Amino acid sequence: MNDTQQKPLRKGEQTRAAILEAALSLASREGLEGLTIGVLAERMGMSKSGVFAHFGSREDLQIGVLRLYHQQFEQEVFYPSLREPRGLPRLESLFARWVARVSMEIASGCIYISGAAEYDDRPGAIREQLLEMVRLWQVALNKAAKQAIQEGHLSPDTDTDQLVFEMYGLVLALHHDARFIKRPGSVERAKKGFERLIFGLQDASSTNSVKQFEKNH
Amino acid sequence: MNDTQQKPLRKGEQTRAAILEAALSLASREGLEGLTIGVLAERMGMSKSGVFAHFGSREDLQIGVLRLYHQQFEQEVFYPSLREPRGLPRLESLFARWVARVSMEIASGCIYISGAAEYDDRPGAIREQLLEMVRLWQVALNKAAKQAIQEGHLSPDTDTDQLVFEMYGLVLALHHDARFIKRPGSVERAKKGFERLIFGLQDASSTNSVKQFEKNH
DNA sequence: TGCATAATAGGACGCTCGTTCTATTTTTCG
DNA sequence: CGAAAAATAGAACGAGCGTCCTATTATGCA
Repeated sequence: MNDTQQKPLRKGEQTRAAILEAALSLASREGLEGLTIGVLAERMGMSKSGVFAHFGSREDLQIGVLRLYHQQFEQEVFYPSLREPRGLPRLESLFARWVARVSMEIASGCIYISGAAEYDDRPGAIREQLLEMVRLWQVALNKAAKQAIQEGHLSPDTDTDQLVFEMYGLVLALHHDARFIKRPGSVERAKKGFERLIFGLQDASSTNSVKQFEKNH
Repeated sequence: MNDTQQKPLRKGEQTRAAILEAALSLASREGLEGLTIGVLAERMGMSKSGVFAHFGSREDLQIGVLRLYHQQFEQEVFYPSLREPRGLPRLESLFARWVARVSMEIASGCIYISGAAEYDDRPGAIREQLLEMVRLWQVALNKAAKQAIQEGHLSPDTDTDQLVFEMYGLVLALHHDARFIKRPGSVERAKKGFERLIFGLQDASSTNSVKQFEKNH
């Protein structure tokens, strides 16, 4: 998985990396589907064919961008949270770092989220790649939630799929309100929503009350 | 606002309406930005210029589609809920009909949601139009929530902006999981999330407990 | 240093796009 | 019916797209 070169980076590898970085910045703003080789070449001060030669096709370029984004996401959000203790602290850290990243991306955009909208009906390698990454992230959140149950931080009958669903919803709402509507205070709302969410799952009596409410309704 | 023709519909108006319907169906799948006059003409069995002549530009066509969608949304979600009694019943009806519409749209797609991703960084008339519609919808939800407070159905210190934020998040998560990931059970999760959300705001002691949790944290 | 190889530029291709212009058909109405 | 007006078709445009081909330049290594 980690195929770092043993040879020193040749010139081509360097520019390829630089192109990918510029492409990521571009795709964050315009979407993966809005990423165009002409504009990318212009921004790089290169010719179209010069840029193109580093990738077999536009699709390969897009997948390269996707992989780079995934790598950054892991580095900034996932791995640092693994240093937190298992259970609720780690889950909270995952969410906090996720929110921090998305709120930093308000000016540009989260490719996981914009990509989900772009490729929900567009089959192909890009969709597969993106889908795998999002699934991986949701599985990671789910695992952390299950560990929080094991550690006794969350109620044993917690529905972790439901928890992940709602966490994702909070981040999607943050992305929506902050980036599309450009409404301030969205970050605080996402955090507040998460606190309320977790609180309801910590207290067993509260969970039972919810069940009772559902039954009566 | 309601400029219904007094004259009987001429031929042009009929085909224009038919084109808009086909365009809406197309834009639901491919996105407003993916809507193309050539494909639309092909689906209509018309020439490109024949289709084009009904709209001054592609942008006008897109705005027409947007308006048609808005009209349908009002008709299916908003107006029927107004027949429910003020307060929680109406708020619940708004959410239920909203979820029902989005889950029916899983095969096609919600233009409010996909549009938000497409036009979060693309200034222009389409973004303005879309933004106004989404704002209108959020204001309607907010108003219903405030009425629920007045009616004593929700705790008086309920943060309605927060409530609408989380409701929107649940629907966004539904759209994301059902349409992109294609995971079953998303509709149930959205409904369950809403019930839990409302339950927490009905019981005053629960609200206080949340505050205490936040303070200790 | 010199040579093989990699990296890049430049141009051309076929395609699709929105749009325009003109001609033709169809509808509307006195 | 017949003329004016509206609706539609057909072809062409310029621009931008991804991609390919060929030359030229830069790099890396013996």
